[in-house]
Amino acid sequence: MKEITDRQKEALDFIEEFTRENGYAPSFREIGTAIGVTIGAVQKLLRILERKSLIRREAGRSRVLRVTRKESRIPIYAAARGGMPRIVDEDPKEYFDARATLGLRTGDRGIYVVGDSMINAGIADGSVVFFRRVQDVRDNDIVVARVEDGVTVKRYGRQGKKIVLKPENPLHEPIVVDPAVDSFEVIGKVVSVIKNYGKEAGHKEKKQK
Amino acid sequence: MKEITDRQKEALDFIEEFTRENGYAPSFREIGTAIGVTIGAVQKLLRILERKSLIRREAGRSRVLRVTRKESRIPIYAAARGGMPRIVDEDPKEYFDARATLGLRTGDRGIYVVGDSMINAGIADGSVVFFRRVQDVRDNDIVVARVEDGVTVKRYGRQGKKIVLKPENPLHEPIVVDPAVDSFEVIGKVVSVIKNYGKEAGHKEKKQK
DNA sequence: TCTTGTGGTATACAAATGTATACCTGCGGA
DNA sequence: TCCGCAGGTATACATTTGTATACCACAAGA
Repeated sequence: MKEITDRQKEALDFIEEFTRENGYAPSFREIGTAIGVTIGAVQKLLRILERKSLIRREAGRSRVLRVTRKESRIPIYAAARGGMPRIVDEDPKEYFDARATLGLRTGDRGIYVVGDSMINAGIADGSVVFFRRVQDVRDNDIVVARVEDGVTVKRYGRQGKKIVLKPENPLHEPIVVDPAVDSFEVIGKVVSVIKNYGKEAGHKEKKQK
Repeated sequence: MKEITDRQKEALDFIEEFTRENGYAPSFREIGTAIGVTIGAVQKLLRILERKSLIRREAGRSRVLRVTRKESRIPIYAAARGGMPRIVDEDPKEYFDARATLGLRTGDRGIYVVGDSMINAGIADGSVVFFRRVQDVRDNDIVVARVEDGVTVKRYGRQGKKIVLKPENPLHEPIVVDPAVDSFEVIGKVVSVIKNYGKEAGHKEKKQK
């Protein structure tokens, strides 16, 4: 009884897909046309889906169907220092929300990183770093900066009148910039980083060609 | 002329907020009530916003307004090996889409990491790692595993009949598990990682209380 | 001064959309 | 056999919602 019939799944899938593609929900008649039934049948299907709380609606309003399939959300579990119960049974601490989890705001930008110069700060080749324009840059902030015609990600520091862009990799040398002489600009301060292990693997395997 | 008036911004903000909170767009009259004007004024505002291509609509359909404010999307720029023009003027390579950029799929889960044992793999204290249940775990995959009652993130390896969970930090020792004796389970393979520098800072500054 | 664009009210209207009702079919269990 | 339930058609209806039109006020340019 907990299961879902083929028809119900058909309708649910259509609603989900339509919403994803259009940014808004389908009307009852659109659902009917899509799965090949009349509006009356759609009404009943939706009523059933709502009872099973697979969708949410609001009486009277149009195009307000929302699929509440929890499986499509990505849960994030809390970590514990010592022992920890099996994750599978645990309640998630939160659900993944990109902007919140990454601490992003409107106006932030991202850039793909090339090279391993910041590897010890968790920024690897192929990572995406997100940065934000800020008023004041402080020593030890990680910044995205332009030096002459190149853009680089480094740790920021001052040394007298000069600026030092320190890598986080013993194999690399710091870049020293004299603002009076060199063309230099801090584009933004790094807010967060993403690393995708799947993609990284793809990168490296290119070589074997 | 490129700018946006206060009223227009008011309407735009409301639409964006309403949509974010409800999952569907407001009707014209709802917008009017919210910003305190009649439907006629709303029509004009929306027409202007559409002309400025700040919103998208579809004639006749209800609740299909979508804010296309480019500023609310987060652009990601491509990296170049050598010189690179000023990012600000550059065309973005893509816009941030969490699932795509992180390589996530439905069913994936995330967990907050405690400790620095995987620091050299870019997984720091406070990071969120996303993982996926997989059929076959290979040597050198980074996995989320349960050992007895604790959950840990480590690099997976086999040594004869035993399993070695290797940290990526010279200060930590590998964990050796004998599946015949110990309670052990690979929960998933790590797909991607997020690190939020803002939050990390927050963590550490707690101490100064 | 005249024109244009923004922003506003009021009102009528048509189309889109959700809702309700009556009636039919087939299936599985009590 | 009877009943409940999923699933279906057909149709009428009320409400929501977008659209159109007329008219007003004000400020900035040409």
